Amino acid sequence: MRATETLRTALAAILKEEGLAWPAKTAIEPSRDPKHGDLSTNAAMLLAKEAKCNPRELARKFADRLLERCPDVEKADAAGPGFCNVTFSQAFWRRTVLDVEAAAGAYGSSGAGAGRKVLLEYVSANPTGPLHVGHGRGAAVGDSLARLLRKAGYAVDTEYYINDAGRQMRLLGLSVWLRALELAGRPVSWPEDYYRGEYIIDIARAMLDADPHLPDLPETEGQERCCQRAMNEILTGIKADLSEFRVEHQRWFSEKTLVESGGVDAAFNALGRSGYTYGKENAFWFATEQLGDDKDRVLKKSDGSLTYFATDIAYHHDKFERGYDRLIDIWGADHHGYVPRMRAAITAMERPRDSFDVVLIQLVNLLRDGKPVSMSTRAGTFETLAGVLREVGVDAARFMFLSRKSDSPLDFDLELAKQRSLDNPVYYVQYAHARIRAVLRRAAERGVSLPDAVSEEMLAGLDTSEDMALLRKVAAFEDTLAAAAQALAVHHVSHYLSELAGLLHSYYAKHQVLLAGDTARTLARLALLRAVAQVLRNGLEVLGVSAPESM
RNA sequence: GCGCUCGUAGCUCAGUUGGAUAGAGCGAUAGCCUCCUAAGCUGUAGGCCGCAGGUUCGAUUCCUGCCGGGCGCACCA
Repeated sequence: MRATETLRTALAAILKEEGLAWPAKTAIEPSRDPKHGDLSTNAAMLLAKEAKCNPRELARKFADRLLERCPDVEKADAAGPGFCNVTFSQAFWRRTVLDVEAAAGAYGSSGAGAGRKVLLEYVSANPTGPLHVGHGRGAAVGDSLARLLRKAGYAVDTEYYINDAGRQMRLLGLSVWLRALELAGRPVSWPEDYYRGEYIIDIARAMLDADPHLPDLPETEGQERCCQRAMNEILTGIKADLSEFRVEHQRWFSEKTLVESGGVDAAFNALGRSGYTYGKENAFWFATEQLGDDKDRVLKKSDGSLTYFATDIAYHHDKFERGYDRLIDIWGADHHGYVPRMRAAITAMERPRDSFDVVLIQLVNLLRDGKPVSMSTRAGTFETLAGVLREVGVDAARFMFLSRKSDSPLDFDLELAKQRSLDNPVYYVQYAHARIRAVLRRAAERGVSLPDAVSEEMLAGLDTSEDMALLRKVAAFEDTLAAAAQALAVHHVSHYLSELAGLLHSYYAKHQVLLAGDTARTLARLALLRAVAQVLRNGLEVLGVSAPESM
């Protein structure tokens, strides 16, 4: 935010003149209470000891200096235990509109990420069945996080890891194969573990229709063929669901391909080089315990096959080899026990601790009219993502998923999400945008024309406390995005948008724009609203939610 | 049993990485359209921030210990 920068620069100069060092814990942040001005800093409290004077006095001194030095600072004083509160002039805040116009779609972007190369991996559901709502939440969070990090100046690539090599795939093949045998009227004995969804039967039936001799194949070949077909079909469905949900993965990364190209050996070598692997009881182990895990883990089992952990390590090793500085994984919260293990692997690969982050996604409780909807995969009665999207729409679903901290459980009420009412926050925000666009359209109809580029003089009519509240909120957008990116927490953006929409609706109720009875004021307010609409649109874009022209 | 995580208004949740008198929505309740979109706005009520210690100028936030909920503890993925 311009205000933060202005204050930071000025304060730094003052500290230098006073011969004081800039304390690392210095905070410059918007005041919670408007009475405390626009921004406040705790610098005086941190420096009181060093400067040998009481914090109140020091804050007073800083305040006086700021007033002398910055023409944009209208008021500055000491308050409370030693805060220095600063209020900027109205003219300063009005210029925010010009900033928005100049940056347009890029408003809110920052260089916080400094171009760091990030690989964001998300969803990565096994291709053994359609995506359900839980995957949907991970998809929404992952996709929006990618958008957010890009805004914050990171170079982000996105990836979906396909577990197409392990036991789950064999089980999928077996499940379809057995269904096919059953459909062909052959005797079938069902194992304890297999996939029971309707879609398995559909695939088996389609295969049987295409080739009635399928059941005559030798077991191994039949199962292999079933597996291939089922995986392709399911993966196609997953891609279609994600695309419908406006979720994009730039690369689909195959576990099988990784294993076949020797990625596992490369990773094992890397771990071995740092001395963390050993053989015991016919198996190949990774000494994760000394790296913070509960116990050591097996990489290659005594029967010679690889564990899931082994190929996953190889995958992460490969990501680093491809030149990414930072890996972010989005996992279901039920995998949180897996984090220390993976962290151990990162350490053993001699990568810095902050080069790997996991964002955990908690359970989604799907409700209908307050009553839980069963989501058991085994029983085959789960609610698919596609079904939910059909029912509530992409915008409502995305906003719902993104409105809460991702690692706390989410109640998703289908009826509520479907409602076009104030209970449904997505419409509250979208309505704010649509309202502004309606006013701008109406203005054009009336022949009130706002130039594409407005001047500072034109904004002079913005002088009420509601004008200032909106301007300050708009100005805080960049900081909000940067903080959200830093915390890997997209929900901050949703909250910001709800707040901005709230201010807009209040403003709209209190101040007339076209009927202001004063052309200069009308134009100034139109310019302000247009800037607000731009920010709403930019924010909604981060969430992957549309910004409608009318509702 | 061990580990992770959460505990904030009647309900669902925020809380800007330790700041000043703890916020929002819903619900309850009292109001607001001759006026640019009422899918909106305004007011009121509602709190031992799970409990007890500690760290310091200052704790809902950090540390420790309890209490209570969720999850995880495989040569599964």
